[in-house]
Amino acid sequence: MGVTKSEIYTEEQNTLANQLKAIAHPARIAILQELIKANACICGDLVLELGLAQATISQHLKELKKVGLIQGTIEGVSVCYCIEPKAWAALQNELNKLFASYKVSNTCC
Amino acid sequence: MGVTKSEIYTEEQNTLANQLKAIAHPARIAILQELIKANACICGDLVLELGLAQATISQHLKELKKVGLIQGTIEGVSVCYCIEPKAWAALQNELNKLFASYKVSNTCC
DNA sequence: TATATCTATCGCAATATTACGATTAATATT
DNA sequence: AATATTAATCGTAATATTGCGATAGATATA
Repeated sequence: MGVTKSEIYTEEQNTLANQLKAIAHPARIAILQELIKANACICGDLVLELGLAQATISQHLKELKKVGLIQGTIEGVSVCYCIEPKAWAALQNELNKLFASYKVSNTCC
Repeated sequence: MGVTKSEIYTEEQNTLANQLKAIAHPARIAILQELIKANACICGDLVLELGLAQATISQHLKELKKVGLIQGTIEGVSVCYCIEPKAWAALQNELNKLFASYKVSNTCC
């Protein structure tokens, strides 16, 4: 026990949950905001911006990359990260669907 | 170590992360979808709908209630749950801000 | 080639999450 | 009053997450 029973959910539910899990951490939200703000992509600058160790930042970047929300390009010695537009738009769309499906009503508790 | 360093982030980042963490599980996504679909609020029906034990569903409901995204009303022996409209709208708004802040550009990697 | 710079990965410790059976509490029904 | 129904909570086991120091790998610079 203690493992999420992915089998009982739909593909969509699992994917959305995984992407949300990737965003659901203040450090990773901060990273995404920083990537968006800088437009051009930063990398080790994130270590300076946030107050976390280099190993920790690297790990958070890996999480975001794992679900496809960001991409990294090697530029000489350093690595440049930025938002992956397609995955970003897809997640936005999926969330829109979820939120749009709810209509406020008074037949509730 | 092993604890999220909430002190180094903004209130907004922490709150958003907490709300997203609440949604970032397929069971809780399924619960929200079910609550939305049924409009009127269900409760123990969720145990039947999803394939999880009663204790587990109850725990997931608690998580969602903790961040204010749902509310429960006692109706005799059972409890009726539904979306909490204000918190739901607030989260939608916060996410919209995040997604809207990103503009696709070609000055990226 | 030697050295510096930058990032990824490993290994570990602390803590959090997920799931469930068993129990408790609270309201209905008989 | 006794019993059934429903949901919350407790306790526990398995697993996942978070954070960091240390190390390794890869590219640049002297």
